[in-house]
Parts: sequence; structure tokens; C-alpha cells
Amino acid sequence: MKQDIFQAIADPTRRAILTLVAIQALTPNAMAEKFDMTRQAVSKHIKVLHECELIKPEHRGREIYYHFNAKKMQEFDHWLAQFRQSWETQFNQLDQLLSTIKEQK
Amino acid sequence: MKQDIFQAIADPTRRAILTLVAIQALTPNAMAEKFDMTRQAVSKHIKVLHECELIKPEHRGREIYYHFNAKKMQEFDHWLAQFRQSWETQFNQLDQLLSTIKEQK
DNA sequence: TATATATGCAACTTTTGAGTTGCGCAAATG
DNA sequence: CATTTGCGCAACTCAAAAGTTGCATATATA
Repeated sequence: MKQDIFQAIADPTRRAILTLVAIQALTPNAMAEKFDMTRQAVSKHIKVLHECELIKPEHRGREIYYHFNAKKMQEFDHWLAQFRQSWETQFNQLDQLLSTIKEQK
Repeated sequence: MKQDIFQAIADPTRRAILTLVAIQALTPNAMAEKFDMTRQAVSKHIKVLHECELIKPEHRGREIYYHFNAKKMQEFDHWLAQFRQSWETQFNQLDQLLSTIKEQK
């Protein structure tokens, strides 16, 4: 099943993983040590993050270092862009003013 | 149960609702007409979006117009900020160059 | 006031997802 | 070459979330 980035960041553990690997690449074991859960549980989160390409594996012998893929994270930024205009213009007072005008019509 | 915004945008229907109300405030019925599901199902999504304050209700007689809350959406922007530096510096070529240098050590 | 409309809430079913245990494989180590 | 270590995959359990039907409430309308 193809994962999407919105679902990927919905989980707090996965967000924590992203924060960690954004600082430096880590192996699954290294990540698991940070969280109070089994390595396999973390491995599943890694799988989700990898499938939607938010992290990239780098094989080194029997270890796998997962790197943060900043480019993919930008997709959020693009999605957010459609709302950016709203929060630049949607001041509370202005919003109320417009509502008042609309009601007077 | 308190909802969080990450989980709120994880659902595609809720993202669609946000896109709609960002353009103009809508009633639950108006939203339901846009999607292939029952009004109650949409109503549940509205509840989630409302609980985490991504939308705000405006009562008008028996109708409820839900407005987009741009301010709340900014919380994503703040979360994304921690990664912004990464995608400004993590050019693919530069990344590869650094890896090469590291391996030569 | 009887009726239709707009909405929210509760109970229920079905699906999804997080976490576990168990296993197999490949690379390092003695 | 046997053993340990790091990892992924599959089967299973359990909890949460998505969607349904049914019902209660409040506002509009005839």
C-alpha cells in the first residue's frame, strides 16, 4: 500500500524520528534506543517513512543509515501554500468587519 | 478526546474540507453534497476539525457556517520551520559531495 | 401548530494501524 | 565455519478511527 506524507506525519513517533534524522542519519537500532518500544515497532515506522520517501536508506555493511529527505518534506510546504494567503489576510478584526458588511447587504 | 492537527489533516476528506472552507464558509450539508458519503460521516470530520480549531462555527438560524481558521493552520508552518533549514542547504549535489568527503576520512 | 429542514449525538459495524512475537537472511566476528 | 549482530518480513492481537443507521433537538415554513 502506497503511503502518503500526510499520514506519515500523523504519528508522533514518526515525527520524532524525522526530527532525529534531520539532525543526523541513524540506524534502526539507534532510533529504537530513543523510544520505549521494540526495534520491530520502530522498523515499521521506518518502513512508512521510507515508502513515502521522507527518509532514504544508506547501506553500510549490515547497518542501514536512514537520512532525512528534505526535498520530500517540501511537499508539505507546497500544500500549505494554498492557505498561506489566508493567514496573511485573515486578521480577526478584518474578518469580523467583512462579516458585518455582508450582513448589511 | 482532544484532537491534534497532524491527525486532522491525515484524512483526505478533511483536507478537502479545509480547502473548501478556506475559499468560503460552508454548512455541513453543503460539504456533504461535495463528497460521496453520508452527511453524518462528513459531520464527524467537521467535529474533528472543529475540536482542533482548524474551523470555526458561525450559527445563523438553523444553519451553521464553518469558517477556516488560518491562525491554527500556522501551527504546521511552525512545525515545518525546524526542517526548513535542511531543505535550504540539502542540495543533492552538495549532499553527495559531503558524503564523499566523509567516506575519505 | 403540524411539518419539513439542518444539525448533532449515540450505538453499532468494519476497516485500519500500532505494537508484539517469531522467523529468516546477510554481514561481521571469533 | 560456527556464532553473534543488524535488519526486514509475516502472522497475530488489540485499540482507534471511519462510516453507517437511528434518533433527538432546534429553527424555519405552511
